[in-house]
Amino acid sequence: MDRYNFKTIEEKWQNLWAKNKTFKTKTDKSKKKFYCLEMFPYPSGKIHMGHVRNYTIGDVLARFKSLQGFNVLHPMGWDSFGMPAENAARQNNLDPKTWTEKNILAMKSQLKKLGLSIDWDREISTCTPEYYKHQQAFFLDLLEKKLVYRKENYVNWDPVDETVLANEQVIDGKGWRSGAAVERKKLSQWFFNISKFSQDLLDGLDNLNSWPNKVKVMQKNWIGKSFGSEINFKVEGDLPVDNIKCFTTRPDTLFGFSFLALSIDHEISKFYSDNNDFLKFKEECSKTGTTEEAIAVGDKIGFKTNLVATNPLNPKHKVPVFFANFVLMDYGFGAVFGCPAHDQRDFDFAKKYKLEIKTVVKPFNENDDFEVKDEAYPGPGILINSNFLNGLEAPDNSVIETIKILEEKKIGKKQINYRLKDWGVSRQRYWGCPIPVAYDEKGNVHPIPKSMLPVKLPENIELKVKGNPLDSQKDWKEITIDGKKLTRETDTLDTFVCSSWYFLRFCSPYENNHGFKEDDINYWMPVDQYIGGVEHAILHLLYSRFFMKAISYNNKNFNLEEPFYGLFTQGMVCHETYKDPDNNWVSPEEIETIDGKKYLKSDKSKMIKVGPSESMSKSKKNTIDPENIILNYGADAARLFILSDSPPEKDVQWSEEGIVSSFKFIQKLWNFNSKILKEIQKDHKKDHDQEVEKFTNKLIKKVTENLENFSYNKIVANLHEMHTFFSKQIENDYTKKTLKKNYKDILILMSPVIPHFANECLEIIQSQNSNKWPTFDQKFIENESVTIVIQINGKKRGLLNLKKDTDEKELLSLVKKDEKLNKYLENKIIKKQIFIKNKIINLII
RNA sequence: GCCCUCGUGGUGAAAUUGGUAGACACAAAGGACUUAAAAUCCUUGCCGCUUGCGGAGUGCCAGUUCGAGUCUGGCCGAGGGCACCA
Repeated sequence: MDRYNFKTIEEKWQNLWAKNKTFKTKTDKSKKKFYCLEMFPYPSGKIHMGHVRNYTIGDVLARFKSLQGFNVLHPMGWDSFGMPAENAARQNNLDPKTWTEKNILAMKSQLKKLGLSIDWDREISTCTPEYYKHQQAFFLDLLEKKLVYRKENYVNWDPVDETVLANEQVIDGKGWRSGAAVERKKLSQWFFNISKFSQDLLDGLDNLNSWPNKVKVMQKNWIGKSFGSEINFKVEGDLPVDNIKCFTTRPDTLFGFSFLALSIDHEISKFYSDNNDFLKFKEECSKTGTTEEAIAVGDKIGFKTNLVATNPLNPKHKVPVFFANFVLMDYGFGAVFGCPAHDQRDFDFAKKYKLEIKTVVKPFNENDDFEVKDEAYPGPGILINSNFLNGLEAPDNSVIETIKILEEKKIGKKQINYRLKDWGVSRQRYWGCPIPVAYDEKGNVHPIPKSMLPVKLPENIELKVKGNPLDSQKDWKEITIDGKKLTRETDTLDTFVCSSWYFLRFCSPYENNHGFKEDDINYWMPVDQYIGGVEHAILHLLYSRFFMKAISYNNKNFNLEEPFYGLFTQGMVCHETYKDPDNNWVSPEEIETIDGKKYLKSDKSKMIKVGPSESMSKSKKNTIDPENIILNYGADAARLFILSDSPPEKDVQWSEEGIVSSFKFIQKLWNFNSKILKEIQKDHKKDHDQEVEKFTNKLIKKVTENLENFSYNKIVANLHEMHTFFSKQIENDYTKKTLKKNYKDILILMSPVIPHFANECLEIIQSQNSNKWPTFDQKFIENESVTIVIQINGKKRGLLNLKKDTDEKELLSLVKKDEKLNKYLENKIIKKQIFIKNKIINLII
């Protein structure tokens, strides 16, 4: 038996696919399309197991759909702008462009070794001017549509690196790189008006039936729609202010009103700008306000003003006005109406400042004298102590009724609020897409004319300066448009902008004048199946959905509602963690197993502690390098193993034993292939064709269904079953023709998962051309005999193998003839019998 | 605190519309082949007794049903998301 030489065979097929451009896609409107896309990678320089899993899942689908006759678009590109390039460049004295290009080459060759069916002619890279010039054009379009604007906003400012940090880059109130305490700073920033589409983005979720529910729920919560009312409170006091607006979801609890709380950034705060006590209070607020958790568990603190607010439903009722640390400026109107009895946060605040706590809702099962004591009651019930609102059912009914009254009295009106905030896209960094605008001396914005695009990034720049390197590029910054001397915007776009439309670019990657051709978009979009990690559930997926709506906005030529028809989020790749006796993390390569126990290779006296299996990460040293795996076991074995055992949406445990077993299985299949080849040479007279036809047709049905449902782990099991079945049956006699036909179908079933192996075998049996996904024949699926479960009092007591459609009477007589079964029935009266044809009989005695 | 998802052998997991629980694989133990090892193949899997069979059994407690891993209610546990959103 010869060894399966995966090295030569995999290389042979990869070269052939490249030479023949097997996976090149054309826009062919006569064919049904299938757009299969995996989230494109950041070119870090090396692929990791997460990539292997992501791209294997996508490749299985792309190959399957292609064999089914679809015109498949399966492209790949690079999300190549971003900070790591800038950081690496600083460390290695290499410019980000060179570093990135080098990484792309390295990763591309690694991906190719996986044998992916990708149309590499459509490769794109977001850091090239050919890509980002279109992005700049989109920016200008959105500017014209007023979907982009500039505003002052608070940002996380790192005073050492002189740059803005994203929220996730602030760890415990400190910059992740510099370690400096992050400051709140007001800066002029560019914003995409994503909140304009809040309702559309929310409504669109209802139609995304092929998205995981989890992701839809996350987006729904993120958009955070709430229904309530805006109320205008009259205020009196020593300031030139006579009313304050609030948003509330519970106007029905107005009779429980006991204070008004304002954000420290509320416009009224301007009257306190020279009040030392207020400034002190403000500082205290910012201290607790660094981490989210500290905010949540932190004390509620307030600063009392001399203002008094009037209850609009009861003008005699006046309450104090506070500034409070828990009120956010960018939600509602930066002012909250406090009803302590029915909101825990208001309750805490009222306790601390000894404010009135008046109960106005009682639970359904309580009496009218119900009183809130130790904690607020936010639940449903009946309104009490509320004058003309008494007796209303809260909250649904009472809120609507109260709003009606407020609207009649012109005190307030119905209002819907969203938590979704506009998307700040300015980044004070070099390695990103330049924002195509300039400013005059007065700071007025001048868009760069489209004819002057792209605004290219300057090369050979000094990165070791503090802050944004573009700021110090005088030559680049100065520009003359229509004779006017202007200064360029030095901020670049958030890299999430690049990934918000790359799937459109893949449809027309060679189009020079526009980001895409409408013709191509209308054919290819939406992406039929998008595959990637769940960590992008909100940001990337929401931004992309927004981008489609933004470019479709006021556009007559096309209207794309949603970019991704189907979404699949795969689980992570995990591995056991190891520590040496000194509690240092140890990588799997440094370990040797002796008699089932693990020791350090370099010092065999040191035993290794095995920790739980966790998602692969460099910090825990539990990563496995895909390159080594492919080198030692081959791409097919790697693909097979990463799909085995765990369903693709769940985490998978990587193990040495697992990859070895996949590797061995391919060898078994190779041996099996040799056996079949011998059998095909003979032409037998005896005929077991029916059995093999039946098995194959059932296999086709199962594998096809499992592919449609992303049950890829079950396909691997199906292949094992196939091997076991044929190993037992091969000595039987089949006609040459049947065996060959069925074997060919089986090889096609294997080919999405282990394409190199399957194509090699198909070639050997001279059948690599015109391969189509096999279909099954119903007549082989149905059995003429069935196994019937015999239950007595609901307990399984035996099985009978009978002719299909045996009726109840005959079955019962057979049960009685069966010695084992009948012993349960002797001297008993059958009280009741339940019979389901071809399935079960349950006898109650 | 709120929202979502999930609890099945030593492990990863299978189980159409409620109808044979544990397919397939990993690990372990025992066996076969072999001078031996590797490789390969077979058996076992929780409790009880003798092969064979019987019993319990899908996180826990109830319920619906002839029949529940699957449906309903309550509880416990794990993972993920959000977090002063008024």
